[in-house]
Amino acid sequence: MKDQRVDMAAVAAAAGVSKATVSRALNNRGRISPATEERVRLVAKQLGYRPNLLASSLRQQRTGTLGVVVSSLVSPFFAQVVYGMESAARRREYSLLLACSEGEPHNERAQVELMLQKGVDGLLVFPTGAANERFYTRLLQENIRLVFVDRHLRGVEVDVVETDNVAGGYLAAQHLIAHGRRRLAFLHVPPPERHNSSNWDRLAGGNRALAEAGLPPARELGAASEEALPEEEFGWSVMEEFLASGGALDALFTASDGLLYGAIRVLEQSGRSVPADVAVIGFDDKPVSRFFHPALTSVWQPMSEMGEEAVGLLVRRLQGPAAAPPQQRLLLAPRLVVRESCGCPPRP
Amino acid sequence: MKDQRVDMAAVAAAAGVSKATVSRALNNRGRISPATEERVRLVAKQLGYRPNLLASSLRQQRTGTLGVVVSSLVSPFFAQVVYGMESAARRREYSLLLACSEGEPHNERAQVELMLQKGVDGLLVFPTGAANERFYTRLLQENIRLVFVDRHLRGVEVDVVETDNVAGGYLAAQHLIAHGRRRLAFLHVPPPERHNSSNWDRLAGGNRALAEAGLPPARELGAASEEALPEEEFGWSVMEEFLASGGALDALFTASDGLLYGAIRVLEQSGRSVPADVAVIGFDDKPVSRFFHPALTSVWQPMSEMGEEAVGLLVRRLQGPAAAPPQQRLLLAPRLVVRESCGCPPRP
DNA sequence: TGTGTCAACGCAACCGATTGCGCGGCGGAC
DNA sequence: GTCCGCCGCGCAATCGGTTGCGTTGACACA
Repeated sequence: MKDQRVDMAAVAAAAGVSKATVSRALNNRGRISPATEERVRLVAKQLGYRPNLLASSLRQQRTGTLGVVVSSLVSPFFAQVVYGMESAARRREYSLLLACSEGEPHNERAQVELMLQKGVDGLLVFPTGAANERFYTRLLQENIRLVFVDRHLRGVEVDVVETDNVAGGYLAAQHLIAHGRRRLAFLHVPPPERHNSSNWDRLAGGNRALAEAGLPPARELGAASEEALPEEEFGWSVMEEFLASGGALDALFTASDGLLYGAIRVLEQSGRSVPADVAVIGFDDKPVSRFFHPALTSVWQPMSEMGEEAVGLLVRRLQGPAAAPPQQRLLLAPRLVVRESCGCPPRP
Repeated sequence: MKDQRVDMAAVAAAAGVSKATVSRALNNRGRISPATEERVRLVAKQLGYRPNLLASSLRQQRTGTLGVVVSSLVSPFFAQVVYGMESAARRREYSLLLACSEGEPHNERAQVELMLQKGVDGLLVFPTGAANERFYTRLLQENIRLVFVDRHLRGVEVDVVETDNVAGGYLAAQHLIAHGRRRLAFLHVPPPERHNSSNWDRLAGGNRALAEAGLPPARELGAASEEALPEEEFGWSVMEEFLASGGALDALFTASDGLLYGAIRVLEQSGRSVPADVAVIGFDDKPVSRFFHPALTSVWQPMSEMGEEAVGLLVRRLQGPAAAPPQQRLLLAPRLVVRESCGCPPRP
């Protein structure tokens, strides 16, 4: 009968002041006498007052929460980027609402819509496929703060933070060509990630290097399979099928390290040596790649930085006025990490 | 001047009804004539009405959001568990608020507190170290819904979902002993994860197997190092130091696969063969372990299931009355996946 | 025509904070 | 001693839905 929940009114009553004063004291807004402020603070602590940020957010039209919609969580890549987002957001006093679209455009839209209803201040999205262009342009017209991460959507003029994937693919292919390889193949990632721009940009970068060297474009592996396997097994099964059908190649690059773990084992089992017979280069430079056998040469990309930059860009948009420069595109530089799998001599 | 934001009042006005009717029509609560309902729905859609769930939550004292506090995001283990949580939560129409404690008890408390202020309906926590017992018991007294994941805290009587880590460690050691190994070592995970119950339970399980076989307890490796390295490099550096100091062993098990990727390479570089000279068994059975060389024998644990079960348990608590059976403990069964690194003959 | 019932809907309080405006009182300047 | 100004604080509206309760009207039945 006495104390129900301790809300601001309870604190006000106990401290002998009004709710307004409590609010000002706890947020040190407005002018308050130091004595009153201290008393209110003390009373609040004694009563175990826990401010209700729902009410606060409702009034202030600001939740201090950012929405994140990823297309997958199983791949360490996403975990790393989200890690960067989380630490950057926490540093700036923002929380993260996380959802996964499973690569389904429909889920993606539903989650974005739900987050908007829950009042997120802005959105970080790994956009999937190419079915939501109109949806996103409509959101932008509504002046909703939005940043794409890791890939872009043609025709949607929204801020993007991504690795320079074309440059990454170019680096890989160029290096293989420098090793004298001529018959390059590109191993596609499994669906639904396959449909993202990052995958195709990496292929395009590789083909550009091939073209500049006067070579034919890369043979594409796994582009037809719609089996949604884990990367490692996808790489295994695609390569197995390719070899069984009499396919030939002397170099391989790909859009993810994970695929190579499986693919390399199949190549070895077929009697081919890596890198002697087939030189391979991965993408992401996962932590284990350094210790894999053979040690993987891979195109490293700044994953946690990508997350941090995305949050930074979004927060800048939130602070700035509604009308800002139309579109920002942040291209992060990849880097070729050379080890053994490309045919370079092992280092001490 | 005309249309500001489209709120419920705007829809009500446009449809010629009251706000109450709009609310009832959109949530099909209460009795509404089908004609009115359809009209309201239509008007709402035409106006692009987006319900404000902040207001709704404030009134209903329910947000449909669960808080998740992990101790790390870089390890794929956490990503997998969170993946399970996310899909289970989404299936039940819950969202996830995600934060990372970085293994710092102080951060962990701050994030939990913040989430409570933001009105989460319940919390899923990977508790760190052992500094927050009183904090959590106080929360439980406040009748806050809370579930621990992946590890427990002594003295805190809260629901837990974790792998049977003792059984897991037991399985690993027992298998190595069956291979005739006698001098087992246990490779600790790097801090801050080292301080969690999961790590110590696995060691304890292994030692139990050793004791039953009349053997001395496992030699502990890396227990002293407070360097917060990535797992792979931690395993490398600890093993390097151990060998340099003239350490001897004929079998190794650990609380994580990641450590072995580095440790195995050091063993090989020192001239020891794995598994001939040193048999090793990991924990987690990460996807790449199957393709590592040698193919890793590892104790698999149901990671995404752990996340799903945790959400299921929490949601059941939310639906049930406040007073429920005092504490639930869900122990998930691990499984030994036998490959080459333990010394078993390679399979076709 | 009078009365009772029930479906359909409106009114207004409520969730818990924030904040513009205004008021009383005290100090300093003249 | 009077007036002006500012400090410290309270009042009440507000954010946008939800919901208990009351009202209206249609219809059935006596």
